[in-house]
Amino acid sequence: MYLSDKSELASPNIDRGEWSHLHHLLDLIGALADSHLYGRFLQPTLRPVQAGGLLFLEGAAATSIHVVRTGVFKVFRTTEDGYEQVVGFARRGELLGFDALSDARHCTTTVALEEASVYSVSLADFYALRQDLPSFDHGVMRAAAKAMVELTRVLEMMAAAAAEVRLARFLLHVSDCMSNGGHSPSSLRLQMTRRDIGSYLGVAHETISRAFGALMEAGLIEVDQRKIEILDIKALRRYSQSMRAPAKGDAPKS
Amino acid sequence: MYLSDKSELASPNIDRGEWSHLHHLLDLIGALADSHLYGRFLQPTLRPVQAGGLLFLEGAAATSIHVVRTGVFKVFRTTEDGYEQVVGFARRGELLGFDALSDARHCTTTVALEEASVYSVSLADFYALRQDLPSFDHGVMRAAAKAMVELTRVLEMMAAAAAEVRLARFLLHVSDCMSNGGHSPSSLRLQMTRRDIGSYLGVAHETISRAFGALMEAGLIEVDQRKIEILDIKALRRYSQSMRAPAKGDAPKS
DNA sequence: CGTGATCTTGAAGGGGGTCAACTGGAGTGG
DNA sequence: CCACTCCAGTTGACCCCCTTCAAGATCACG
Repeated sequence: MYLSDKSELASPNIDRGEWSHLHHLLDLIGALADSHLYGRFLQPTLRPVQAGGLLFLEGAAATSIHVVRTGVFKVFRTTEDGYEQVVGFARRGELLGFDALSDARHCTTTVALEEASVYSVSLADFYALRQDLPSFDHGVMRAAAKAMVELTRVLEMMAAAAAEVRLARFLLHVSDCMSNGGHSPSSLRLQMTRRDIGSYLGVAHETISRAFGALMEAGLIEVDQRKIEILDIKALRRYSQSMRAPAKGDAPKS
Repeated sequence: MYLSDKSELASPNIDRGEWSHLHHLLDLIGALADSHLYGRFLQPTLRPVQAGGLLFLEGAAATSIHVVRTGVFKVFRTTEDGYEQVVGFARRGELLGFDALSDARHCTTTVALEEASVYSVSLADFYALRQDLPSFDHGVMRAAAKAMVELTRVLEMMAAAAAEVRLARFLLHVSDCMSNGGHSPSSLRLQMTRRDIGSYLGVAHETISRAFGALMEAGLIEVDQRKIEILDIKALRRYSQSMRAPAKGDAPKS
C-alpha cells in the first residue's frame, strides 16, 4: 500500500502504458532498459497476491520465477516436525524462485505478508529472454548474486551474538531497505510477527519481545506494536557491532 | 588427494587430452557436454591452490568465477571485530565467486583446506561463454541455484536446535557429499578444524568437542581426531530430526 | 625436540529456552 | 452491542545448555 503508489511514480508513465511490463521489470532489477524493446519480446505477467496469499509451496514443481513488484514476502522452509524456519524476507526488486533452477522444484514456501504483486516469467520464457536480451540476463545475474549475499548476511546475523544484537542488526537491515526504496530510514513498519522475526534470527519469540524492550530501555528505538522508530541510528549501529550484549550499563571499558 | 585420482578416472581419458578443460568443467557442473566444442571456445584456466592457500579475499575486486575441481574450500566472512564466520564449505563441482556478480566485489574470503584446484573463467569470458554455449549457461544456473539451496540448508542447520543435533546434521551432510562423490558414506575425513565447524554451526569450538563426545557416547559415531566413522546412520538421521537434545537417559527418572 | 596450534576436559556463571499467565485487538456470531 | 474465540504480544519464573575461562593433552612441523 505504502510502496506501490509512490514507487510507480518513480518510474514515470507506467500507468499510461508507455512502459511495458518487461520494461518495468528490467527497471526493478536495475537493468538498463534499451528503448527498442517495445512489443518485441515476451511479456512477463503481472500477478497480484493478496495478504497472506501463497506464491509457491515448498516441494512443488516450479513453473516460473518471479520478481517482487510491491509488498513483502516471507520465505521459509518447514522441517519434518512442523517447525517453520524463515530464511528471508523479500522486498521490491528481489528475485523469488531462483533456487528452483537446480532441480525444477521449489525448496521454500513463499507467502505475501501484505497485499503484494510480482512479475512472473515462465521457465521457458526465462531462458529465451535471457538469450535474446543481455540486459535482462545481467539484471537476473545481479539479482541472484544479491540474493546470495543476502543469505550470507543472515548467517552473519545469526552468528554467535546476543539476541538484542541480532535484533539490532535486523532493524538496521530493514532500515537500509527502506532508505533504498526512498523512505525514511528511521521510521519502520514491520510486516512480520515477532514469531517470524524470532525464527529468522534463531531465537524464541518471547526473546524478541524482551529484546525490543531492552533496545527501547536503552533509548535506541521507540516501539509501538509493529511500528518502530529508530531514535539514534549511530548508537544502534555501534551497538550492532558487538558480539554479546553489554548488559545494562553499557561501558565496555574495563 | 583422495578425490582427484579416482574422480579423474570417472571422466575417462581426461589425462590423454581427449577432454578439454572446458569439457571437464561442463562435466563438473553436470552440464551435458556437446561433442563439437573442441577448441572452438575459450578455455577456462586450471588453477592449483596449495593447502591453506587463498582463492580470493573478501572485499577484493572480482576478476573471475571458479568451479571446484579437487579439494575442499572454506568460505567465510570476517566481522569488524575479527570474528570469522564460516558460511560454507565448497567441494567438487561447486561454484565459487558467483556472489561477486552483484557488484564485482567478493563478499567472502575463500581458502583451500587442503591441496586443491579450480577451473577459473574471467568475468568477460564468463558472459561470452554463457551466451555462446547454452549447456554452460544451464550448468552455471543450476550450480548457482544449488549454492543457494545450500545456504538455506545451513540456516536450517543453525535453526533452534541443540549443538549435538547440529553436529549430527552437519555430519550427515558431509556424508551425503561423500556418497555423491562415490565414496563411502559412513567413513568421513574432515578437512576443517573444530573451530571452523563451530563457526559454521554457530557454537563454540569446545561445544563441538563435547558434542563429538556425546555422539560417540551414544554409540552413533566413532571419532579419531578428524576421522569420523558413522556407526549407525539410521539412528543418526533419526537423532538429527529432533530439535533439542533428548539428554542421556532419554527418560527423566525421578 | 621444542614450539605453537589443535583438541579435550573441567568448573562456573548467565543467557535464553520453555512453560505459563495475562492483556489487547480482530474476527465471528449471538 | 456484547460475549466468545483466536492470535499476537508482553511479562514473569525456572533452570538447563552453552559460553567463557582455564589448564592439560595431543598433534604437526620446523
